Amino acid sequence: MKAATIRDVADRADVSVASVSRVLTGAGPVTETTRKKVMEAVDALQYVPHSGARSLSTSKTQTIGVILPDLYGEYFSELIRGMDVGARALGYHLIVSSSHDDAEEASAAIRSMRGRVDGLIVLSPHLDAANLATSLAGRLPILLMNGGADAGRPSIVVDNHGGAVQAVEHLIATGRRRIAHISGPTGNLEAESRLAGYLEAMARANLPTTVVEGAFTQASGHQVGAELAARSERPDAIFAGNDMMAVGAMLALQDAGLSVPEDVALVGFDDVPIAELVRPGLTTLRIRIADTGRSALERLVRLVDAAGAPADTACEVVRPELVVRPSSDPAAQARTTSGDRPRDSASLPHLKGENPQ
Amino acid sequence: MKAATIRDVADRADVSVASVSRVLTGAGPVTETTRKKVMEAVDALQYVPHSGARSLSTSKTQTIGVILPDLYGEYFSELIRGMDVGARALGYHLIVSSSHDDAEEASAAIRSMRGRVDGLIVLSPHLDAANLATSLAGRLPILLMNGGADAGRPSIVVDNHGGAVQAVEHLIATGRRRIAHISGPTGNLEAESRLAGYLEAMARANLPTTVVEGAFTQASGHQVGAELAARSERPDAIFAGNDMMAVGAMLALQDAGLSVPEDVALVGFDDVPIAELVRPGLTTLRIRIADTGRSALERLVRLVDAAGAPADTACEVVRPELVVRPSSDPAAQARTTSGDRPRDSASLPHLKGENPQ
DNA sequence: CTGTTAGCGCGTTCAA
DNA sequence: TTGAACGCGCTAACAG
Repeated sequence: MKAATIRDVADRADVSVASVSRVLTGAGPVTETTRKKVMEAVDALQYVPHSGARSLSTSKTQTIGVILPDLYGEYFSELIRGMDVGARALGYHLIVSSSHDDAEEASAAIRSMRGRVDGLIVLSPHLDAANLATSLAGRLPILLMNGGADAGRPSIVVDNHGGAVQAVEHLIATGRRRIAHISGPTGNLEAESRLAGYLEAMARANLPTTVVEGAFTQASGHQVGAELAARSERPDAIFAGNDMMAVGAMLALQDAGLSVPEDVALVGFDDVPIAELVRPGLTTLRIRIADTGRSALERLVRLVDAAGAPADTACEVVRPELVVRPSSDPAAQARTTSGDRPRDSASLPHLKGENPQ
Repeated sequence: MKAATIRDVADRADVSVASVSRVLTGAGPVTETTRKKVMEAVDALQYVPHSGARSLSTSKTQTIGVILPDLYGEYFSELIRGMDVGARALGYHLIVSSSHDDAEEASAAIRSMRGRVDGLIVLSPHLDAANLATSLAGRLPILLMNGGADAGRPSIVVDNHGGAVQAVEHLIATGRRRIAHISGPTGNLEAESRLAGYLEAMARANLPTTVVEGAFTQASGHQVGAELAARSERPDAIFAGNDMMAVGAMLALQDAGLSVPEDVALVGFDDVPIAELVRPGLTTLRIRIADTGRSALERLVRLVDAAGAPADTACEVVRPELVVRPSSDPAAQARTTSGDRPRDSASLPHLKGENPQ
């Protein structure tokens, strides 16, 4: 009734467990006859190695843990998707752990990963967690993606500041002057960098600033958008801290009878898949999200394999690219689909696949 | 340099490993003094139990594996999100494995899960995989969600047929007659059930049918939508096999200068988050995706805990609910955001959270 | 080339 | 109440 173990196979094949192991792992010298005997026993017993036991003995789990605050929205799911693609390619598994509201929870999650994973990718935006991570995990390779340019530690950050500057400069170049910013939540590092970029670019152009705080959600974008639309000094452009808020704002503006981009131009950040599906298509700063996720995973695996080699403590910077769509420029070609979005390397062919949804 | 083990803690606390274990697991009688000594040693050494080793000894991993064909699109990511919420609540981890193009790969993935998980949720649409699953996994509890009403095995299926009938009847009731269907890919069970529902409802109403095959992707929906828009006998309504294709078709129709719903009414399936963000809002059949994912996980965990109890082999049916939005009925209130979408139980408060994206 | 044996880190009997 | 010893299933030395 119970699953067969390596010992069962050995008995049935009339060899030692060591031989079975050799055959299955491909390591060590084995006679063709023994190999055959083993293989026969294996599929007679439907034997499948117990990866948990193997992990204990090799101290390699072939699994990467991903700690993130949330799985809500397209940003994180795209990221996970990219990581998953990379993991598969490298023979790794992915164990995700999300919904960590505070640093406490996040570090508990990290702790519970010991003995379960070979490395960790941490996206928790909590500063503390980043520090806790290294101490708690105890020599577990960690790749930080929490937005803080954590120099001296392997990490990947988006150039949020630079991206924001690009956004504002684009709006200015297309004739906008009253440019408002819907920021992400206070305390979020990404949000603060984007805000700083906005402020800097506006100051450089000698323009007055308007900042309203959102929460990186579509609902908050909608709320703030409605509020801005109702102001007497209505802005003629809005730079939202991310695409979800931009989409929310777009709908609010349209509900208020305003036209995008004629009355108000709109720019988001991230280039999530939705960005090109809304009407008008949303101008945004493209992060190749899935690709970033994939390369993050690959880098971590490299880190795991290197185990103690000349430390890779670089802080890789991802530079977002401005993608102009009709939400900020009526002249932008309003390609509707699968047009301006390049197939990223983390994508698989889907046109005729067997994917169910 | 290396992480401390239970033995290190025992030595430092000057007790046996058994006592340390008792203190940490909370099982067995322990003196207050020993407990204190142990705890001191624990945080002096920053000790964290090795969950892999614990799993081997207890033969419980506290981990659930999820096998799915793809992570692309909002359907699966919502599902995963719901599962993750449930997992956290129950103290379980989630290990995801996707991108299985064929049954071969899928079963390999399942096999590699042995010793790594306590149970499996399988969403692979490959018929074979479903059967292989039970044989390969060897007494590993499995919950099937692959669309086939696999009676006699624990499973959850969506009433695709019934949902499709609802969609068609709604379109007929609002005066449409030339109703076309963009189906999902052949061989996909969900797609075929929806197609069957469409055909049946149309036959019952004595209406001629038009079916074009898509691939459940937005790109394929766009392609088919453009093709339908160009036909001389243009349909006055389209029922798409899922929301992503419906969105693609909507954009294609609009690109062709047609108005939705005046010229062509549109109905999708799934009610992914995007459905209420496009303009006009998309009429669809709501599956509470995250909730479904969450309850799936909870049920599997119950199955794991039951281990051999009176078998739960029920085939739970999720009945989709028609949500009418402007894409099929101009009179439908065009609420823009966070309006008609109820907060599912798998949701967390986000309005003012610290989620970074 | 093969078999024996010692761990991997922890939970858990069973005596004491 | 505590500790010593065994086993979880497997890999990797080391003999043979």
